[in-house]
Amino acid sequence: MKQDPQTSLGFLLVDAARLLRRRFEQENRDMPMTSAQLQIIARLSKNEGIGQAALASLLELEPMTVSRHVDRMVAAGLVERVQDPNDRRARQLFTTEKSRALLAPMRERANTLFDEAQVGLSSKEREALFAALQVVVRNLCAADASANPADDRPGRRTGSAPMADDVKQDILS
Amino acid sequence: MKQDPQTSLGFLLVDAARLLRRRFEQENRDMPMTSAQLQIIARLSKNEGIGQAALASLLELEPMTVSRHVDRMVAAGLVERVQDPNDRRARQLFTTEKSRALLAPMRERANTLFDEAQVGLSSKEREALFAALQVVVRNLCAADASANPADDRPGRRTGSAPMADDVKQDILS
DNA sequence: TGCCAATAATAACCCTGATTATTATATCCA
DNA sequence: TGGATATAATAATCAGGGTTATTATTGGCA
Repeated sequence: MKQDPQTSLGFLLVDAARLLRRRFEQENRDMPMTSAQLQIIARLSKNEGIGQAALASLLELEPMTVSRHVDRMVAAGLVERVQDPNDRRARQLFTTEKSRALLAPMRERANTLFDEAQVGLSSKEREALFAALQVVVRNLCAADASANPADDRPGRRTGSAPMADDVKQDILS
Repeated sequence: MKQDPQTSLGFLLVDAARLLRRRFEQENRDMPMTSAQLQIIARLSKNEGIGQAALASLLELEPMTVSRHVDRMVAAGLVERVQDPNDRRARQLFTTEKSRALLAPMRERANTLFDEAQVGLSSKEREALFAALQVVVRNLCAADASANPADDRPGRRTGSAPMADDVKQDILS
């Protein structure tokens, strides 16, 4: 039905992402977790106790967006919000038993879908697609930080806190 | 800041699309047209007089989504809605002088941004990215229609009308 | 010490997109 | 000819994402 396929990379990319997300949500209506929530839990599970602002910067989301997500996810029993003992402004986030249990099966389904989306592409082509998208994301993140990527002073970045090196270590991998 | 880059194609794709869109909207706040509206006008300009349902199926969007868009765009003077003389349920859509005038400059800016997003990729890599995304979109569209792509009876498809061949001709290219 | 700038979270509001349900027509066919 | 069926558009409602502005705190520094 797409008689006149997109000739522009940008719109093609946006369309692909939307279609993928739509399919995911359609196929997982029985699951008590959306794709966005899955992504958040996946990140959080590797960074238990992190604050919302830091989580936002990991996900390249606005802090407000994360705040709303956490609201809903707390209500759904997927996340726990605990007062940070060292900072009365901040809350620490933790996954719950429920969300941890959902992580593996949801990832499974997601990967199956991602695979279906790539039917017809060779492994070489898939790797190329993956690598190219990583470049795109890196370009857009860099540009987001400042005009000159080298000039990446912390305060300039949207909602991101200057992060201590040991914290960075926790986050890596 | 993305210390732990996405290892999953799907989330990488969704992230790339979101970042791209965000940058676009940020850089075009002075323009009286959003990226979604640009895409709609681009399609409509090649299919003047089309109905909302048909436009929705061209864009792979739900009819309701298009309906709301048209509401806002009519209010913004970007689209005209005319009663279809042959079908009292339907309205025909037309671009306006205003939206036609915006099409070229907006496309220009969009292409510039898309180009920036691809910095670091060779032309060969860009072509591969483009081709791979087209495959992904095709896979997801086919799967959306029905389990078996061959079994694509019209009534099964979300909101899409069975379309006369001459109309298809108009839409192509 | 005491004030001012940076930060964490969030409220209010807008756009995009989807799902479900309605209403008004149009069609098809018995 | 009529009635079942399909289609066009849209109202209501929900999730995802963003921007701007507020409120508490924290922290640095004069």
